[in-house]
Amino acid sequence: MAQESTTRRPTIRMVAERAGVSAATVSYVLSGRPGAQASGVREDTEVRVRSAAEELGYVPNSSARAVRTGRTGTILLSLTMLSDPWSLSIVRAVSRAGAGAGLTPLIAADTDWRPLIHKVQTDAIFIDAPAKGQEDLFASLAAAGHNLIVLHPEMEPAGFDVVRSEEYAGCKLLADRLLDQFSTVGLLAPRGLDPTNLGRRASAYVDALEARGLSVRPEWCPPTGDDETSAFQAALDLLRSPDRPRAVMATSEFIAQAALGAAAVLGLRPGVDIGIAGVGNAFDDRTGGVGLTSVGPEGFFEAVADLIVGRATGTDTSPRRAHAFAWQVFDRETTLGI
Amino acid sequence: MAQESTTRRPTIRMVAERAGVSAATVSYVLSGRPGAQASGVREDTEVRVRSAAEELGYVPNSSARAVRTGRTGTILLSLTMLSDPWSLSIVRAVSRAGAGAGLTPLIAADTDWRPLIHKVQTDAIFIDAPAKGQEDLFASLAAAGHNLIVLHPEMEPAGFDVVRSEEYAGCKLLADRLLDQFSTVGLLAPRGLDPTNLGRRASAYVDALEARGLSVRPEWCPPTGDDETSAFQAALDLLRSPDRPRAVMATSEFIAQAALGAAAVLGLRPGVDIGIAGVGNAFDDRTGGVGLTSVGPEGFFEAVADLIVGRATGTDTSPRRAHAFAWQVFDRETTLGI
DNA sequence: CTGTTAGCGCTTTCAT
DNA sequence: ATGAAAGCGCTAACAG
Repeated sequence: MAQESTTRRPTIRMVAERAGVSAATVSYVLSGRPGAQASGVREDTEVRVRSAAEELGYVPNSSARAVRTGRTGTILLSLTMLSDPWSLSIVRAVSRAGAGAGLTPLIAADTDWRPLIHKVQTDAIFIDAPAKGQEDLFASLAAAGHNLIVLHPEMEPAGFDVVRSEEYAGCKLLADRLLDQFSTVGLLAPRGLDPTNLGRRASAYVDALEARGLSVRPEWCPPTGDDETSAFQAALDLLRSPDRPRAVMATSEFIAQAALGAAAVLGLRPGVDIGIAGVGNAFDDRTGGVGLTSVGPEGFFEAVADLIVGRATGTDTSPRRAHAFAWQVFDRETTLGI
Repeated sequence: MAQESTTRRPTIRMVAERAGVSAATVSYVLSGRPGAQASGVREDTEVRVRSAAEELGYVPNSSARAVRTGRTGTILLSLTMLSDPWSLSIVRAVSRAGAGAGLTPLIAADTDWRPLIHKVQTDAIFIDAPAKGQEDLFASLAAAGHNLIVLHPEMEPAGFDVVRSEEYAGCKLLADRLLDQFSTVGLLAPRGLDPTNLGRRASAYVDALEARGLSVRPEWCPPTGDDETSAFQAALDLLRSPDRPRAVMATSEFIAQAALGAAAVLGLRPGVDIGIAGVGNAFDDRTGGVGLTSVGPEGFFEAVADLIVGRATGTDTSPRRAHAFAWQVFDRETTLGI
């Protein structure tokens, strides 16, 4: 903590002095641990210590404590796209799961996590979008004692956990469902059909079409980009066209929201005038607004949160491994009519 | 960092041993600081040290460093309602402002910040929704050397900074603007017109109406609650009514988004069939979807970010004080037609 | 240019 | 029931 030159942060020793006890006793009292081999601290000493601490405005130095104990009671969640409902669902699930164990999630939003782990010490680190080729780095961090949980469809666990969700299979499922219900289906994906960069989710869409002998219409698959503005624009352009598809499949809930917004502006009622479906199923415990038809792994957030918390506490000592989650379609209003 | 029993995290001494130098030298190399009074470290030593660190997968213990230096390079942002665009704007602004000084924001989402400051050490703490009656706590934390910046309309600075924004005056401005443009204006506020809990923003609406001799119609001011679902429902109910107002004023951007969603479902075009305005003006640098008419302090996020960063680095040594921001109305598509 | 030394604030045996 | 002392991993004077 950066300090005023005039103000000094009170230490445990100052509290001890004021209470007329030793630093050790203060530590026992304030951390609620039984002192040494005996059962506890005498009532009146405890009271003296507590009021001395209060009077001085003493806040224990968490860094010093962490140096000794090796634990911090925090979990680092490195999340790109904090505005995505998916991210908020992760945060909420980890908060809930960690509360019992006294663990609090700290969020790093859309930042490179490498400099961060040089700055903050946490009991576990979750990374939602590891870059390609960072396997070795992860492995060495894991070997150095870090509790790493990464979300990645292909990376192999090597001392760290890998959370996998079957996005390709899931998205294929969704595309098929949409094609069953709607005569024509468009795609809203960050890079559209860009062949040099066709994501798993977009591939599933393409494959579903081709399996039915339908041809892919590029004008129905505009790239949305990665930010809200461009996603909204792309959706608007697509839905505004007189020749628009009957439904669109958005490759993230974030893009689905942009599509909902675009439909709103155009006066198209989701589920009535236009079918809209997203990928991720982050709404199941949030249900923001109209129910968005989506595909995703059931119980995903809770399971991932439990994993992270188990690793952070040290309760879960099973070997680090890959955790796969199967996806299913959740039909909601945006494809059913309201 | 919780560790495997088998794996031990490498220390600076292990690196030193492997490189055949002292711990101090390793410290100099890795923190990029010039050693003692001389200009630097010899080239070859530096190389040896770096590769030794690499091979061991050494990551410096940030807690130990923080104990020594008293600084962490992080800023704690305690934010309620992370889904609100306002919060995301704060995060983005602080990220940007802190990047140059090597400061990274860490976000605590919708959590009590008190246990947190016992767990993490940061160079500054921003609190967006301090509870009533915490003034004394803040003052004592400040006295104990914490860099506190709180957002509050009335709290008086006492060793900590208070960021104020003139919400009442601003909301009055917005309500007046809407009443100039639309014959009837409804209100979407968390607790509606609840007299026991009438917020500043809702009061401004009421006062604006009364100043014009207009009567407040309770059925146009349903409580939205604090979560997206209920906000959406409330908006839907209001806008669905045949007797709905021509425009609605939402007391946050988050509620405004719910209103936009409700309008979407009903096929009402914002700015054409229904006027919608929000409070906060967080969209100015995000422009998600349709341009939302809003009221808010101009340059707010940048100014607050600069304040936080200045306090965190210690650059800004001016006395802690209240920082007021005047609001203005930003007319955009949702009240103008698209 | 590098090593030695002395702590930072805290927890935790081990005595008493 | 409490205190003395050692040491976590690191940095910062100072010595050489």
